Amino acid sequence: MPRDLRSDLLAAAGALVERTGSADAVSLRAVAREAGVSAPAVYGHFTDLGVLLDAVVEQAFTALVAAVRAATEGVADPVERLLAGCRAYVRCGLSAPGRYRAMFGSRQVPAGDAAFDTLVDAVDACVRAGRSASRDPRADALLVWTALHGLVTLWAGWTDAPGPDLEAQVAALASRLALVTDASA
Amino acid sequence: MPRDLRSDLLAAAGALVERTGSADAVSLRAVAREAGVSAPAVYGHFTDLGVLLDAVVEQAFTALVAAVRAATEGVADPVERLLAGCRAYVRCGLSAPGRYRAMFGSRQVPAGDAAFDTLVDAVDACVRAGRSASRDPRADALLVWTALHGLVTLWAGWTDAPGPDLEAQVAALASRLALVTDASA
DNA sequence: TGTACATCAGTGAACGCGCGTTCACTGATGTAC
DNA sequence: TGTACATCAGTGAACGCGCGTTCACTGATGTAC
Repeated sequence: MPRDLRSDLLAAAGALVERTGSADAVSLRAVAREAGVSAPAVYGHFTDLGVLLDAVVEQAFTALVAAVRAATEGVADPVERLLAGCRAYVRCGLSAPGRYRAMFGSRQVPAGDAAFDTLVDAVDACVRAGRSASRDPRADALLVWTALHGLVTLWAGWTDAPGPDLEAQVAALASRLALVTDASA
Repeated sequence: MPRDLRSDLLAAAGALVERTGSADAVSLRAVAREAGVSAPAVYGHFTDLGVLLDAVVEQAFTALVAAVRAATEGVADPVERLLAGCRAYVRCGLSAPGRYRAMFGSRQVPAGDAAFDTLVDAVDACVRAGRSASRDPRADALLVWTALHGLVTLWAGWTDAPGPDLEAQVAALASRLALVTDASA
């Protein structure tokens, strides 16, 4: 089976981005070295270091969206569904903090709008089920996303872990900002 | 009046950090160039590029704390005081997005605990005044800070402005997460 | 089946560049007599 | 007041390094006859 150098380069670049914590600090030569290949070989698959890094970021977004989708599908209760999605988002972000930081650092965000719409829908579903007092699901979804983003970035670069109450924090942020009713948080 | 090269270097490094958006992407030679001085001259005032950048970050934290303090002192109403502090935090962060990003990127945070305690006190004051339903001011202050951090970082690297409703977003985040009672947000 | 050849992914050497850091230096400032 | 000298902040040249990118190349793979 022939090696798929393109995939290897993507994987190598992803590992370096994660290790470095920033897409801009990754060099083309380092990626080639990580993949066990000479530097010029990269040009056969990517016109540019920038294109390679864009591909890494795009791949990371795809993985994030997939993680959230996997966590929410099959959950009937709208509030539970919203919380499950939020939990998956945070867990995915913190599982690879460097990658997450690279996703939202300086480079443009691909297809962010479509992903955000699913969050708006999740909040809207709670409203329709009488479980949220939100009068503007889009605005409140934005607040939820903002807070989750803060949660991930704040602990993405820290040595001390966020503590065992991470799930509780996610639940509190999401339910309060989405104006979930009857929430104990 | 003799030039204070140390201050000039700090200012130059600060400008470059802001322009670059990351402390790690700033080179010693670039700082020296910006300050109109030869590269080795830096060593007369800082043992290291790292020490210089640490000083820049520390200076930025001092400025942030001062901005919040200036915005809150003299505000009697505890809820107004809390919101004023949050607004000042966000405004200060967004006024220099690159600097803010550098403050919380990879480098350690100096004196963060003391600054955080004032936020805890602000929430606690609302509780004592019967204006917050918080049963754990420290935990809820952490949620507020998390959300504000998310707000700043999310829009710190964006071209499209957060819109005219930024103040409303700050108010909604802070009042909901701090469980402020009688809040319209 | 065997041979000549085209294709093409990856190599190794080389380029010019900016980097951090060192070193001996210069030239202005301040002090001692 | 005038001169000799010490101090010391900043300079310019130089080093070795990793970088992105180019170029002619090599050697394996697949095709044509």
